[in-house]
Amino acid sequence: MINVAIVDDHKILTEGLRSLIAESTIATVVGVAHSAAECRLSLGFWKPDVLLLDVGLPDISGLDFCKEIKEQFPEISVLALTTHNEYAIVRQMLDNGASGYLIKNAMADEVMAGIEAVAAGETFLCHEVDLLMKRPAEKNIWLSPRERELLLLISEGLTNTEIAEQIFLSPETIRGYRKNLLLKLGAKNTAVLVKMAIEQKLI
Amino acid sequence: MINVAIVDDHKILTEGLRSLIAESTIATVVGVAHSAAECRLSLGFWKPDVLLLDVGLPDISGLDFCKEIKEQFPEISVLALTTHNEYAIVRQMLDNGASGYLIKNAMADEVMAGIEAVAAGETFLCHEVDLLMKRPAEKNIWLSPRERELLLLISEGLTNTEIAEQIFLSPETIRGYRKNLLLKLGAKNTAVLVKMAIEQKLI
DNA sequence: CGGCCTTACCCCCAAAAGGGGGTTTTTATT
DNA sequence: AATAAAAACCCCCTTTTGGGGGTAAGGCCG
Repeated sequence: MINVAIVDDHKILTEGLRSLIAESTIATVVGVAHSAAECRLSLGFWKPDVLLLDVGLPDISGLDFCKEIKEQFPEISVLALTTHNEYAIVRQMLDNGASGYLIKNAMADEVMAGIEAVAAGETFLCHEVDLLMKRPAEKNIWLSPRERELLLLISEGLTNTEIAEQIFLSPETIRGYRKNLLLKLGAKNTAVLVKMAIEQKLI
Repeated sequence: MINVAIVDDHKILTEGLRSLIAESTIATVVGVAHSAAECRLSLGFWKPDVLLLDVGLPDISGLDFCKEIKEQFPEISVLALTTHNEYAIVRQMLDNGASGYLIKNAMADEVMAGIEAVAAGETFLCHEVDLLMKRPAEKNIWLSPRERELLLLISEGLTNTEIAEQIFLSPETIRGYRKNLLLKLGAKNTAVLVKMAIEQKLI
């Protein structure tokens, strides 16, 4: 029997999952939390094999929480269960130690297949996410940490000069990064750049 | 017995709702659809009293779909059930004829209370949304249709001149709108304007 | 019928962004 | 040790934006 814990703030969804897993013969729910804080308190006690983790938690980012869990409990397999099917989110989640990724509109049988696979130490991506990760590279934009930092500052409305002062670089360097970001994302100007950054969850 | 239909692409969530309602004594589920298209085919046949409607449908916006339903079946009470708790979305949903608004992290008992209230012809807002709607006016920004149109074009990266050509106005007029949008949203520049527009779901 | 909001228009000028072309150094990864 | 990528820097010039001022017609509502 696979021990499963769930962290998601959508109470209706956790109830749905709970009964779905309860009806199966391969897994059992050992705990449910509705926030990262609540989960931290009980995780050591629950000792799950698999943790179903939502990215959009109310208190901290699921990305950071996944990292935290894998550091403290490397033996737990994290299976992300979210509404996002953006490349940047999936990639960061896997980089942070997640073993699998399901999107919430997946079928019930994909959830069970995912639980079984990650419990056995395999990596599991649901169909839609699998397709996403295999897309041609030019559609799956990936930025360096510095580029993401700059993108964030730009989206906060700082000018090149202000950014330069804040991170102790030359304004000309910032211009260079900005031009490169426009090029990489194929954006016409800052308005589109910010829109794409948010849509693709790059910031 | 209240007849309830559900439209939501998150299959796990619809299953959770189905069992939640099935366990109650006041309502029964007469149908479930996972897209607007699927719902259109069956709605006349199901004849529900209450329709639980997700805003984030895969095919069309739940906002438009709500309007469509209320035009064709004004006797059905629409209860929005979504992840968004942005003023602009709630307001448009209610303007389009919805009788109530629940966010997905609401408790199970709020869902049942909502179904009961809207079936009785009342308006129902879950606790969090109720607080949101009662906030001071300056926090709940509302734009005229023209302003929203301009905001959309700006976020698509069009310059003042390009917008002027597209909607047959003087570039100076566009400048005026742009300045006013910056003022209304309290944005420093276009980057922040676009970010706020997306975050507050104004476009 | 007098506000008030929306829509639409205009000028001046400074600041910022964008298009084009480059160079160098450090840091991974093979 | 070779190479690739990231990070940092520079100049010229044009277009676009933003800050500051305005004006005025038409609709809505109490």
